[in-house]
Amino acid sequence: MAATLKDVAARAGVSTSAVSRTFTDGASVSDRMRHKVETAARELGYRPNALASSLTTGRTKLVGLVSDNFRNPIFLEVFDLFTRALQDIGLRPLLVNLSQETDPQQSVRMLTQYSVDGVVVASSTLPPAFAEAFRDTGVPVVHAFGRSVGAPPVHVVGINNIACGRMAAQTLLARGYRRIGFLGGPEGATSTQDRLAGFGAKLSGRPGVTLSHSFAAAYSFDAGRDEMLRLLDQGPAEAYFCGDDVLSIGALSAIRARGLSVPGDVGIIGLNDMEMAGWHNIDLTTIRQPIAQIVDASVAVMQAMLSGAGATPEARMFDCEVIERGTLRALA
Amino acid sequence: MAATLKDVAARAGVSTSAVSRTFTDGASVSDRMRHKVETAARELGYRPNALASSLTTGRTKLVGLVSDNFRNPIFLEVFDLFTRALQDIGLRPLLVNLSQETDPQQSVRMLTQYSVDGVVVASSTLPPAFAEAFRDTGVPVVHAFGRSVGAPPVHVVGINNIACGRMAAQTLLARGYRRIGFLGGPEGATSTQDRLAGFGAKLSGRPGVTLSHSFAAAYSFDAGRDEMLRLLDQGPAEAYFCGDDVLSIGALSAIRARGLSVPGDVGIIGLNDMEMAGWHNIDLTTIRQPIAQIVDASVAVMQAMLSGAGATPEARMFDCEVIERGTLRALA
DNA sequence: GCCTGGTTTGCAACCGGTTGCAAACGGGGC
DNA sequence: GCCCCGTTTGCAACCGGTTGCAAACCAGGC
Repeated sequence: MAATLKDVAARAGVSTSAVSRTFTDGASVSDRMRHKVETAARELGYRPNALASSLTTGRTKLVGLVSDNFRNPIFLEVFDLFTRALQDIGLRPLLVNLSQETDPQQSVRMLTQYSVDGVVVASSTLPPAFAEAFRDTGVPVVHAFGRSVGAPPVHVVGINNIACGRMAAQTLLARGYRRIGFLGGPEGATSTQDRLAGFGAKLSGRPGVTLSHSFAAAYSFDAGRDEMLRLLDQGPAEAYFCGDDVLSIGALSAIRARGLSVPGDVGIIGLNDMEMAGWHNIDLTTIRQPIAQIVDASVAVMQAMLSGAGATPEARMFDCEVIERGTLRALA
Repeated sequence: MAATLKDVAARAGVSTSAVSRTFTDGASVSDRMRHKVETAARELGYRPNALASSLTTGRTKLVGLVSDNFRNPIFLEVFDLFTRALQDIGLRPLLVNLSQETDPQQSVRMLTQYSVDGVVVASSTLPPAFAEAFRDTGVPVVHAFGRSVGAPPVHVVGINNIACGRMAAQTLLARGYRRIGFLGGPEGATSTQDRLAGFGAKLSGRPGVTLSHSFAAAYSFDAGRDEMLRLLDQGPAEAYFCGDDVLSIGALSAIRARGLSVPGDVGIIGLNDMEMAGWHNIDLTTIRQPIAQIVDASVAVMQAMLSGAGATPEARMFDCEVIERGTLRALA
C-alpha cells in the first residue's frame, strides 16, 4: 500500500495542508516545514496521487492522442515525436486508435470521462467533424496533419496540399515532362483532392501538356503497384506525381517488374520523404513534409491553449520542400 | 460545466447512491429507479467521471504502454494491435516513450502516480531490470517481445530467439550453404545474443561449415548496408543470417550496389517478416515473428492478472516460421 | 392484520488530495 | 515590552464519486 498525504502529515507531525503545499510549487511554506515534510515523505516513499489532485484542480495533464493511421510508417515517427514533445512539457498521451470499427463518438466520450486536458488529432483522413465533436465538449483540440481551410473550426497544423501539388507540377515541368499523370491515394481523402487540385491548376493551360489522373485503392504499396501495372498496360504517361511515398514505391516496383527503367522510361515523384525513400535501393525523388515542425507546432498550440491563449482557431500550414534523388530525369 | 452525480440525483429526486448504483452494473436497483435516473442523466448529458470513481475503487483502467522502439516499422503494427486489443477490453493505453534521454525510473514514478492498473513493456532491448522496477511497485507487468529465461522476474511473452537462430541455421544448411555469416544487430541486445547462440549451436561441429559473425551499429538500414559493404570488401560468406529485416534490406542494397546478385552470389535470410519484406522489389526470405499472437497473448496475460490470476510470472514463447521468398537459393 | 425474509434505498464515511479563510507566528520599529 | 504587518500554518469544506450499514419497503404465508 502506497503512502498517502495523511501518512506523511502524521509522520512529520504537521497538517495535511502543509504537506500538500510543499508539493505544489508557488505555495508559501517555511524552510523548516519543507524540510520536515520532505524527510518524512522520503522515508515513506511518498508520491502524490495525480488522479486525486486532478479531482480538485481540474487538470489531469492527460492529453488524448487520437489517430486512425497505424499503417503508414511515417506515423511511427509522428508518434515518436508527439510522445516525446508531450512528455517534455509534462503531458501524458492517452493513445486512441480510431480504427474503422470504433465509433468516434465513443472515444470522444471516453476521453471526456478521463477529463483529458486536451486532444491532439493526428490524421490526414479524419473528417473535420470529428475534431469538432471534441471542441463541442469544451476541450482544447488541435488537428495535426489536417486540411487547411479559411476559418477552421479547430486549430489545424499541417501542410498546404494545394501548394504541394503546384510544387510537384513545377518540378515535372522544369524537367521537360509533358505527358503527366497523377496517381492519387483514395479518392475520398481530402489530402488527395487538394494535391490534385494544386497539381492540375499549375499544369492547366500549358501548351502541349496533358494531365491524366487515377486513384489507388489505399495509401499502400500493393495499391500503388496494382494501379501502376494497370496504367502501364494502357500506355503510361512520362512521369507521375504519386500521392504518397508508399504508393510511389509500389509504383516503382511495378515499373521495374515490367522491365522498364526509372527515370529512363517513367519518372516518379512522391510525397512525404519517409525514411525509406532515402534508402539507396529506392532513392525516391519526393516532396518532404516537415513532420517535426508540424508536431512541434501542434504541441506548442496545445500548450498555448492550456494556458488560456489561442481561443480562436487558426490554421498553421508549413511549406514543403522537394528532395531530389534518382527517380526523375535531370533538369532540362 | 459537465453535470455531476449530484446534479442527476437532484433532478431525479433521489440520493446520489442511487445514481451511482444505476451506473455500476451488478448493483441492486429497481426498474422504476433505474428509469428515473436514466432519464435525468440523459437530459443532463451526464457522464460519470472515471477519475473520481477510480479514487474509491482503486482501478483506473489505465495501462502503461511502454516502449523504447519508435524506429522499427513493425512497432507501428505492434502499437496498432496493442491499442486495439486494450481498447477492446476497456483499457486505455497511456503511451510512454522511453527514449535514451528519459530516465526509466522517472516513468515508473509517473505511471504509479497515475495509478495505472498495469504496465505493458513492449521492447526487445530493454533490460529485465526495467520491468522489475514496475513489479516492485506492485503493478501487474507483462514484458512483450522480451527475452525468455528460466524463471522470469515478470511475465514475458515473445519468441524463442535461440530457436530462431537454429531455424535460420537449418534453413541455410538445407540449401547447401557452407561458408555462413551472422550479421547481428547491436552486440549488446539480448535478442542478438540469443539468435547468435542458437545459430552457432546448430552450425558447430558440422564438417566443412564455417561461421563468421559481426554486428551492425543499430537495427537500421544504414547500419546493415555499411556493415555489409565492409564484409563484401573483405570477402563475403555465401549466405548471411541478418538480425532483423531492416538490417537485411540494408545488406541487400549493399550487395546490389557492388554489382553482385542475390541469391546468386550471396544469400540473405532476415527476421521479423515486416510488411516491406513481402514487397516485390525486396522479396526477402525471412523468419516471421508472430506479432499478433504475441500481442494477443500479452493482453490476455494482463487481463488475467487484473482479475487476480497469474501471480507467478511465466514465459510464453511462440514459435517462428520461415517465409520463403527470393533471397536464398533453392533447396539442394 | 401480523410476521418474515429478501430487496431497495438513503445516510454518512471515505478515497487522496486542494484551498479559502482565519488564527498563530515572527521580526522590525518604537 | 508592545504593536503592527506580512508569513506560515491548520481547520474544514470540497472535488465527484463508492459502499457498508441500517432503515424502509414489499410480497407472501399464516
